Parts: sequence; C-alpha cells; structure tokens
Amino acid sequence: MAKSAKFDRQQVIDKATALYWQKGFHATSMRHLQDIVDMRPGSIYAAFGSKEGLFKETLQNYKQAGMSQLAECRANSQSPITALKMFMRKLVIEASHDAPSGICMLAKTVAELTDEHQALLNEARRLLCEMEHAFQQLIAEAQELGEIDQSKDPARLAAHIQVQISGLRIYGKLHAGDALLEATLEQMIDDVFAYHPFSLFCP
Amino acid sequence: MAKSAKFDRQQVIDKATALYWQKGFHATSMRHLQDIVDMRPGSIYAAFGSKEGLFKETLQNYKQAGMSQLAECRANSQSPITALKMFMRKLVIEASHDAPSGICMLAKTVAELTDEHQALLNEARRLLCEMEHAFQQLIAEAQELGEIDQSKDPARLAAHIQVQISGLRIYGKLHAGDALLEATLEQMIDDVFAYHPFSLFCP
DNA sequence: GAACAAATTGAACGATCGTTCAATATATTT
DNA sequence: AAATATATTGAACGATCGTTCAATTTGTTC
Repeated sequence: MAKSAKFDRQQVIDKATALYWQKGFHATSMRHLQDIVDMRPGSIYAAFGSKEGLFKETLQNYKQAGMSQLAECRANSQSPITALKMFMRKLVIEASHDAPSGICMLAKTVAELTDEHQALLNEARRLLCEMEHAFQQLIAEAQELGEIDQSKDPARLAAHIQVQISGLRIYGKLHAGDALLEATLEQMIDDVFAYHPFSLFCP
Repeated sequence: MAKSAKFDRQQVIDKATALYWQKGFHATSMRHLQDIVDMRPGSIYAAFGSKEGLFKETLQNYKQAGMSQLAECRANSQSPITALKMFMRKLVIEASHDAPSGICMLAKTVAELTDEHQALLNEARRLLCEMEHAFQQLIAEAQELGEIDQSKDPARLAAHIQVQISGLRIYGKLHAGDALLEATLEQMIDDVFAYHPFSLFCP
C-alpha cells in the first residue's frame, strides 16, 4: 500500500458535471475544469484518463442523479402518474432557473456530438434510453393500478414523455425571461396527462 | 469602381450553414470553414468580419430556408393544417437521414450557447420565435377555415407545435438506426393533429 | 496602358488547446 | 527510520485556435 488519493472523487465529478452541463463538451476546456475541481492536470489524467473519460463519467453521474430524483418523486407520490408529473415539473420549471443549463445534459450531448465522438454520443444515447425505460416502468405500474388504459403500449407512452420533456426544456430556454413562461409550461405539463395518450377519458 | 468579389456569397453561406449545422458553433474551426468554402482567411474576414459574424449569417440563412419550406408546404396543400403536418414530416423524418444534423440548427444553437455568446444566443432565439410566429399565422388561418376551434389561442397551439418539433427531432437522433423509428415518428406526428389541442372532436 | 481601388493571398501572430512527464511530496509498510 | 509505492505538482510539449496584415493580384476607369 501507498498513499491514497486525497480528493473526493464524487465531489470532483459533481463539479465537472455542472461545468460540462453548462458549457457543453467542446466549449469546456481542461484548463477551466482544472480550476473548478482544483486539481492539477496530472492528477486529473491519472484519475480519469482524458477529457472524454471525465465527460463519460459525468454523463453517468448526471443520469444517476436523474434516476434518484425520479425515485424520490415516486416515493413522495401516491400514484406513478403524479410522480411522473412531479418529475417533469422539477426538470422543466425548476431547472429553468437553477440548473447549469435549462436543457437536459444528455439531450444536449446528443444534440451536440457527431460521429467524431461516437463513443460519447452512444453513451449519452444509452443513458437517455435508460431514463426512457424508467418512465416505461412507471407507466406500466400506472396501468396495473388502473390509472392508464391497459391496452396502451407503455413504450409508446414513455416515448411520448421523452419527447415532451426535451421539447419543453428547449422551449423553456427559448423563451427564458418571458413573464408568462412558467404558467405556460405548467399548463402544458398538465395537458400532457389530461389528454391523449394518457387520459382515460379522451380516446 | 474596382474589382468585385469573385465568390458567390450565397453559395459560401450555404456551405458554411451546413458545416455549422453539423458540428455546432464551438466545434467548427475557421480552418475547416476555409477548406469547405475554398476561401483564404483574409477574404472570409473581409466579407463576414469574424467567426461569430459568419455564424450569425448562417443562422439567418437557415431560418430563411425554413420559411421557404413552410411556404412551399402551404402552396402544395389544400389546408393550413395539412401544410403544417407536411412541414413537420419533412423536418422530423426526412431531415433525420439527409440533414447535416438531425436537430434544428436554431434549437441546437439555443441548447449549445450560454451568456458567453449572448448576441448569437439571442439571435437564434429571435429567429426561432419568428418560426413560431409563422406557425401561429398558419393556425389562425386554419381557425378561419373552421379546421380548428375559434376559441383556442393560436399562440398556445403554435407553442405546442414548437415543443413537438424540438422534442421529436431530439428523439429521432436519440433512436437513430432503430428499425421502427420512422413508423413511430409518423404516428406521433399524426397524433399531434388528431388529438388535443388540435382536434375538433377531442375537448 | 497607366493609375487606381478593391479583392485575394498566405505567412505569421499570440493565445489557448489537450496532454505528458520528470521531479517532488506523502502516506504506508518493514 | 529506512524503504516503498502511489499521488501530486507544474513546467513544457506540439498542435490548433481565431485573427491580422503586408504583399500581390485583378478588374475598372481615365
């Protein structure tokens, strides 16, 4: 045995996640990263391998945080649909003020990267698909509880949620600052669950 | 008088648009741009001022092309709703194979940029809002024709379209390569107009 | 065809990029 | 306390970044 690393790996990844999330992969420099996490280049490269390696870990960290939030919403809700709605509100409305970027980090990465960084692009895709799958499970649970028609395809509904979240978050950054933005977003989120394909009463 | 520029400005802007659209603002280098448009740095800077200046022109060019496409859809359709649906299909489905990026260049720019490039970010916002306004006009026309309930707010419906387009295009790049992707996208576009808030029959 | 004006060229600028590595510091083990 | 092993440091690397500008080319005017 010899000395062990003195930095807190999770804290470093959290700080790196915030910076990457805010600026995107290409606009984030290793210099800036070094300042934010207060480590010298050698230490960072020893711990994470490369700019891409660190980015990949932040993507996974971001997804894990999202999963935790979703689980927390479920724990604090009586029904899976209420949980999903609460989760959407957190992402779309709260995140539009506080978060490093109004946009989902995974969606932003999918939008930013090209074949030139296939590995990272695929990782972001994979993680976002896992989020979609978590939505699907929540929807299946809602079907068992009779909150959603059993005949509907949970994968379809999960895809619908995915589309709404991405679209609403882009829309939120597009109209950031507008007086009526929050009310509009609230309304649109409510509508997602009040009408097709989620409503029991509307075909 | 003296000699006039020998390059075709529109051709140059078109090529620059494609590159910026594909790679994003930060990942596009002036070197690469020089190769693509076959001009030396001095000429580019004389004509466009800076990397940001050229990017701004490509944003405007991209929006103009989008407006033309929308007008073409309207000209080839009997109803404004059909035109809107045709436009969405072009953007979401065709663009997912051919286009430099599956994502709308304006939405991608809104997602990518931060306060650090306020001017460009605001320009992308402004242009995307103009697209939204064009949707709104088409929707108002549909209301006059009785295709949509007069009581509904055209701005609301236009916002809904904006959200769907952004969301679907992200979703398309997320699931690029999936066998059933196209069918899913087709279905989702049809559903946008078959149910709330567009349908006459569903509340 | 000489004089002029604008367009084009390409070498070069300083700054910053991601990354490396020999030197040094510091825990743990013997 | 000496030996060992790993972590940390920070200067430095070559490459590339966006941009500039003196020199040159080229078309127009007189």
